[in-house]
Formats: sequence, C-alpha cells, structure tokens
Amino acid sequence: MPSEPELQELHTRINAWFAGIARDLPWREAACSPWGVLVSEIMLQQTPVVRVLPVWREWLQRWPTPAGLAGEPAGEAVRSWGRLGYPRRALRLHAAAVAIVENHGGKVPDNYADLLALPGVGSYTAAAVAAFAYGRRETVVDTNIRRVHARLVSGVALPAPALTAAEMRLAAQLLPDDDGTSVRWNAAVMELGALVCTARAPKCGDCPVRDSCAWRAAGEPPPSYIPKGQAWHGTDRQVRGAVMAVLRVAEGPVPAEMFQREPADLGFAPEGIGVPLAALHRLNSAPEQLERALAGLLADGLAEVQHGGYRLPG
DNA sequence: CATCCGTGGGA
DNA sequence: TTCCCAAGGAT
Repeated sequence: MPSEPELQELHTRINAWFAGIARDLPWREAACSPWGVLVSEIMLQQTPVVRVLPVWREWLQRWPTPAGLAGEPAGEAVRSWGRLGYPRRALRLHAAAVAIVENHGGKVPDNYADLLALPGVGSYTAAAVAAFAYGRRETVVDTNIRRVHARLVSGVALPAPALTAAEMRLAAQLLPDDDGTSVRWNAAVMELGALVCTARAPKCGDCPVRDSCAWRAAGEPPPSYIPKGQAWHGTDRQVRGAVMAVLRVAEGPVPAEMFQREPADLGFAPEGIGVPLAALHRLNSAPEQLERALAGLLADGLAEVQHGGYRLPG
C-alpha cells in the first residue's frame, strides 16, 4: 500500500494523464443523461467500445428516456441489440427501464443501492452509474482497474481469476477523498487499463506511473496462473447465438422445423432468414443440442413460442 | 464459487 | 489459422 504522499502523486499523475488523452466518448459528455450512462455501462459489459458506439447512438436516439424503452416489447430491445452479444443484457436493460418507470418515476436512481436492485445491474455497474452519471464517490472496480491495481500496487501480472474482498478493500483505500477527484480517478484508472496497462503487451513506455509500478520493480514476473479460455466451437452458446441471429431478422414466428432441417428440404423459401439460417445449419449440431439451445432461450425469455414457431418475446 | 452466457477484431 | 479477450451479471 502506497504512503499518503505516494498516493497523492499517483492521483495527480494518472488524472493529469487522463485529462490529456481521454477518448471523447458520447456517454462521457456532460450533456449525456444518466439513462445514457446506464445504457452505455450495460452495453460495455464484456464488449469493446468500438462495437458499442453505433448501437448506443441508435438506442439513445430511439429511446431517449427509460419510459420510451419500457413502452415497447422486450423483443424490440433484443432485436435492436443487434450483434453486441450476450442478448440477455438487452432483456434486462428493458426490465430495468420498466422498473425505473414503475419504482422511480421514470428517473434513473442516483444511488448505489437502488441501482444495484435493477435487473442486469451488478456491483460494477451500480458504482459506475452512481459515479459517472451522478458524480458520487464510489469504489468502481472493473477488469481494467483490477489489472492496474494488480500491477501498480500488488506487483503481479494479473488480478485473481475472480474479484476478491481484498481487491475491493485496496480499491477503496486508493480512492481519492474528494468527490470530483474520485470520479475522475475511477475513469482515469479504467482508461489507463484500457489503453496502456493492457492484458497483453502493456505499453509501459506510455505509462504515467511506470516508475512507481510494483510489477516493473519486481522484474515483471509472469502470471501465476493461466486464464482458461472460453470454449466456443461446438458449444450450446454457439448454437444459441446462431438461433438468435435467425430470430432477430425474422418477421414472424419461425417454424421449429426450420431449425432442424435444411430449408431446401422444407419445400419453401424462408422469408429473409436464409443467411442466418444457413449459418445455423452449417454448425451441423446434434438434434439434442439444438433442442437444448432452444429450450434455454425459452427459459431465459429470449424467445417465445407462437403458433408453433419461435420468435423474439412480444 | 465455478460456470454459463455472444461476438468479432487483433495478435 | 487459432487463440485471446473486452467497462460483468446471475445462478
């Protein structure tokens, strides 16, 4: 743990660095509403900024307020989520909008506890919205901040596989006392992790606090564990993704047979869903896996059955 | 607490 | 080409 003067120095250097290099993202603008911040935080979960930008703009133009989104079927949220991934986030964001209208008069809550109670909002997102939308002093801890703390203070290459209580305590200790400075600090450390102190090949030459880095001082020791990659090929997730791609472009309910058999075998042409349907069939997944994927989508509320076919939730 | 849940760009 | 992984949350 840095001494008090060392801590001040870190605050000063990292915040000054941020002031000079911060990307001007639309949800960082002063005019951006708390709703805009909330939407951005949900979309940014496990998703790169560059892919979020265009979808975020469409969403804020179409649904400038929580009430706007809450007034439409959940399926519209899922459809307009496009290919951002993890479509359950769209479903939960819609549910959050409904909850905001019903329980908060249509206004995004301004405190951690109320934010945390919203669907799809966990500890990170609740803290981030309270801080970035309302200027509150919150301990914001995301994957970037964890990595910066791990290297800069703890002297290890990577943070633990899962967020620990010790990490939260450290983050709380590092947080500046002043409200405004703390908000800037949260954004700055996050940006440092995203642009400089990256997971692979960190750009230490560009780091404003490289001379204070415990990991560098220790000779940049390698990670003590190997992160286990996420399986993809042949998984249910892949099949679910392919099914969702079909449902997003479908006009009406998609007959169950279309998922099981080649369109050519069905004797009629699917309306506009040929490409994603072909991609699904190309996976050549076992019938039981397809069943499992469809059942999972129904259970998650990402799909509904109507007239014997599958569609996005109405 | 480990596992599941999408996607696509870059190394 | 294959692998990695990016502003997590829910169970």
